[in-house]
Amino acid sequence: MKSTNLVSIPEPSLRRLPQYHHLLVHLQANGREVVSTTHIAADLRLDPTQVRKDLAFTGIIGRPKVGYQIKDLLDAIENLLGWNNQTEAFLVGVGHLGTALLGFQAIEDRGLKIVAAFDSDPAKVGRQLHGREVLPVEKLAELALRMHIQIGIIATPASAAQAAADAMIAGGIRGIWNFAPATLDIPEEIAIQNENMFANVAVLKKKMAANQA
Amino acid sequence: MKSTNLVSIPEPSLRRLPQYHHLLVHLQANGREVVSTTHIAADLRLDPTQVRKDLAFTGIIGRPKVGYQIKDLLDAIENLLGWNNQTEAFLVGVGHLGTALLGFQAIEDRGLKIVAAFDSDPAKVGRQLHGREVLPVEKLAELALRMHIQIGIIATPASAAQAAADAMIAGGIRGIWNFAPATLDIPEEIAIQNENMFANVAVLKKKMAANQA
DNA sequence: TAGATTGTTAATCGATTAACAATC
DNA sequence: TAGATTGTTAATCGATTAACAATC
Repeated sequence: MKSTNLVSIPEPSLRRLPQYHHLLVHLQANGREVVSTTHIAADLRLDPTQVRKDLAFTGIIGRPKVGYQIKDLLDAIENLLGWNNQTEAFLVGVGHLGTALLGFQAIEDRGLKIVAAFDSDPAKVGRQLHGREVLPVEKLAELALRMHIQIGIIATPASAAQAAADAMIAGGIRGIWNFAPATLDIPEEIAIQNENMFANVAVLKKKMAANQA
Repeated sequence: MKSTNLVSIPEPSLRRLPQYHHLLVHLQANGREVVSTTHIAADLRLDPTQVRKDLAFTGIIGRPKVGYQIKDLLDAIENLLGWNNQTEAFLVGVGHLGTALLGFQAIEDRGLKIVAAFDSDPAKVGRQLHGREVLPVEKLAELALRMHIQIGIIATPASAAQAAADAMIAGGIRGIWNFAPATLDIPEEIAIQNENMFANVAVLKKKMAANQA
């Protein structure tokens, strides 16, 4: 397989790529230079064939009996996932969660740069958080338009999420990363990624119950 | 379909149930008493047949030409997801994210009660956060055993995640909800739910690129 | 009644897993 | 060389979507 891009990768494979990245970084730190899909599969409890198919999307070719060059895989995965390709984002809601997101280097490492933060609470506006000033949410749309911001992050309570989304859409944003436990009503040309953290409690409980049986 | 339980529901369906719940709460607040799968599907951009299959897991029977009783569906979904069935949890790592998790009522509403918080930083130990005292992480295992805690929540940096998991496992915990961007090495009888928030930036970018095309 | 909607069976689709020849 | 591992094609599996009779 030659050149692949984000769009052409099946979502299940896309979701596994960061896992491979974790493991490869770990192996590299331990001085390893090559790795086999057998090894990766065993560590991550996946099927070796599946790992081979996923890695094929990177375009990196392995050598029979040897395996894959870890460095090459890391570079290719980072490229494929767009981690080298910074996109600018606005964040709304600087409660504990929003503040945490502002502080995570991991987000920037993954190609997302939060350039401004907004809140509707006058008490929070004007504060400095991790080097960014908190602005009033009324200014979001205009500023987003002017700065050509692509992504909006919603870290408000559920009750304020729709209003935040509306402001982002008015500001020409093309994708929303939503952490509020709410289903947003947005036009279909806007991409949405819901982080259903709370909903996932049930998934964990299901797994625990399944192990029990 | 009669009685169903968490274990027998396919994971994709399980992940959609909270979405239905959101929508149904919203409709109920607007005075609606019944709803059709056609309506639900249109609002959530799903296939009506899929919605019908998902709702069948709740055991609630709809009436042709009329639809489903919203109240019945809400009760059944909450029951099925175990939201009425509190499980106790310990949390490790009281940075911004951990503190946010401690403060979210939404978590408790979904059947998970965080009964204690831990940190390795002596400066944080002893503080009171949302009504719970922060304890030294060294005490976690013993206390978990004594209190028969089932779930551990990891909200540490990636570098501290494995140690937190090890302490939890020593404490007899049966499921781990992991927010750290790390792949944990744990025995297979322990259930794990990774919240790959950071990794999902790529998923959002993929959706945006797909819309562009 | 007529027509919308349910519940269910069958068809399709896509992802995972198995099989295996090629290769270093 | 012998055997582990790759890359790929075929088989399986499960979820989604389509079709449709039953029903209120």
